Amino acid sequence: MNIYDISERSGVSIATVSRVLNNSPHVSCKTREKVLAVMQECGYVPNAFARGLGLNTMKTIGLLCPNAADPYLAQALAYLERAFRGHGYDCLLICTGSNLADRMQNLEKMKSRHVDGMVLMGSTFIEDNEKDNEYIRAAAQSMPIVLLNGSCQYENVYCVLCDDQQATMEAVQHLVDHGSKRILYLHHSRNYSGQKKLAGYLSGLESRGIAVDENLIRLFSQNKTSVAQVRDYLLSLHQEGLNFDAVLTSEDILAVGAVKYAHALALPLPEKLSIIGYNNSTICHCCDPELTSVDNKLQALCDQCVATMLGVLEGRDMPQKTVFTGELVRRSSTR
Amino acid sequence: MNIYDISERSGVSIATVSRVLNNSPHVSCKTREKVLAVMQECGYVPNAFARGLGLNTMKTIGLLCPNAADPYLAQALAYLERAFRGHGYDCLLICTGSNLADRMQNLEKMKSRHVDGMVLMGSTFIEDNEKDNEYIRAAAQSMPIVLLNGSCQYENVYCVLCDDQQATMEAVQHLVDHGSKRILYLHHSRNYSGQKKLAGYLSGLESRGIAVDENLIRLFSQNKTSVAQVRDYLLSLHQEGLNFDAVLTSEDILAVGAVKYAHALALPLPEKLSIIGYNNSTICHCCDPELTSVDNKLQALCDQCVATMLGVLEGRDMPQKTVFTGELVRRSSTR
DNA sequence: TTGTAGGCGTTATCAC
DNA sequence: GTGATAACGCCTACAA
Repeated sequence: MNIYDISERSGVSIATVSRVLNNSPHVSCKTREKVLAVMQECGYVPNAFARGLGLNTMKTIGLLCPNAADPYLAQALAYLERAFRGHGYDCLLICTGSNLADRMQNLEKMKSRHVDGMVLMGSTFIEDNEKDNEYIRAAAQSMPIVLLNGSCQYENVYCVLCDDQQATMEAVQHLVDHGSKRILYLHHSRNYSGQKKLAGYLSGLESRGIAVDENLIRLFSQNKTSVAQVRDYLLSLHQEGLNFDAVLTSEDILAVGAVKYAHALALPLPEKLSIIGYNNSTICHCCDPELTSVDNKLQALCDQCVATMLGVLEGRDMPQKTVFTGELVRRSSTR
Repeated sequence: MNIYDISERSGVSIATVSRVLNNSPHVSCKTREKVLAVMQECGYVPNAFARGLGLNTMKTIGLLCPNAADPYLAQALAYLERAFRGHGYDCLLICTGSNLADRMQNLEKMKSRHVDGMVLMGSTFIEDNEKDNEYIRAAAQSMPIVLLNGSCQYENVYCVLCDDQQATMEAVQHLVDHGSKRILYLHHSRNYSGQKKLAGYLSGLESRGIAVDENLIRLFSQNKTSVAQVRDYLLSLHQEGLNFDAVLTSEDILAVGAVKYAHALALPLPEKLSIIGYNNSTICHCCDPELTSVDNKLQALCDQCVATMLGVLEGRDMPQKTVFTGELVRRSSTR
């Protein structure tokens, strides 16, 4: 069933059928009604591929997500998809995994699918090494790219992010101002966002006149994400004699591990140990006590991603970088 | 840059270029190399829409997900996308929301995008009322549909699911066999899967000769998902004088609420209260004590969804229904 | 092994 | 207001 069939059965040309299809005003009421009736009757649906070929777009946005199973990214996925669809764009999803080669390959795949634009989700997309991001610059030559929680300075690449440094700094200050002196910083990665958070940790300490103890900065393997592993790691630090009265983490799940650590040692929370996570995800409510965490405004970020993308696609001038401010959400894991 | 440009620059016809593109064996080594070189040089990528129009497929599967932010569905999303992509299919994602009208509309949208097949994710897709599922039967006339965790008997609809009744029954038996006498069953919905779980609860009690107390079966509003709300709800039941020594829930998050409830009353777990969740999701590790939960084999289910879909698309005969068996994963929230 | 030509189902540009 | 007709870029008989 195609446009020719409809044209035949309703006694008009395919041009007129097409006009009806596209709500062109240059169709008489009578013809329009007749054509619509025939369409209804036949259950006609225009062929999306042909339309795509003609218009050179299928109104599709590519979402590149390192890991859809991660609760934070999953939430972002939901926000993005909803907003895009609300504006007439469907979303093609590719879970890229976390290594560079896969990401490059998958981005290429998106390009070949001829989507209208891409969103690269999460700070892990931007590598430390400038050269490793070149492929993004290259891809941006054929379509706009929006980075969620990442930053770079390429033509046709737009960045939407939260000021992680500021937010982390405030978390540190909050801890210090409530009596913590030795804050363990536990983090996962050294990517862009990871660097910013670390910088925030350092500037937070500095702002309160506390000297940095390198022993309190701990990089935890990215592959080890289980809560039990984090707990055991902290226990091992404790056994080595490392001393700390607060734990600040770059992700909520790490903070949950810290809670488990405290339970294992029967340390009363938050009296003997304050804990702050990052992302303000739902797991903050799952542990006991509930986690104080940094809310990095995911929904606002996602909405802005969509707004920026739509603006670019409509040819409007859009800001190359949009920065939101995080906010510490206080719960019972801190004093 | 299209096939004509390449044909011109490499001094062959478009047919030959097309052959090279599709790895046809009927091309001399020399021509192939030359054409490939030109393609490389020009950074040529075939137009996906034109190809789609010609082949009548863009190798795309539609994923309809009620809520991508739900950890369980997010994990399913990740499994499905990965497996489909591994077999050459990309995934179009639509988050349908939980009400019927939206689901119908979104399924229609998928149809109009002309995907090769659809996966309907999660038990909420199948309504109690047979009539409300008719739209699925209708959609299946134009493309194969696979149901993840749902069941129905329509032509061209394939079901992959876990035997929730059996698994729930075993959970109940486990509780009874370890001393529980009054098991509160807390659930979220009355959909297909919900009914099965409830049936499992009932048959579990029956198998151990325990009479059903309707007061112990509690439907908790679907809109209220926060842990605190569940806790407060249980506290209110407690205040009303309802007596129970175990809580079995249809979802892990509800079980976390039960843990909070116990904490609020300072009930020792699992001595005074046993708790079992459902889905064996990551939040089982987040609370204290860690949750015993029913593992419903999500990865196996997803892999089977993909295998079934691929089989159907390749024209092979595929089972209309595939059922896996769940398994109780014991942790410290039960004796 | 290679080339020619028609078809896929739209949209868009002309005339009328 | 309506109708021919040419793109859009690829695939694929069929012919050479």
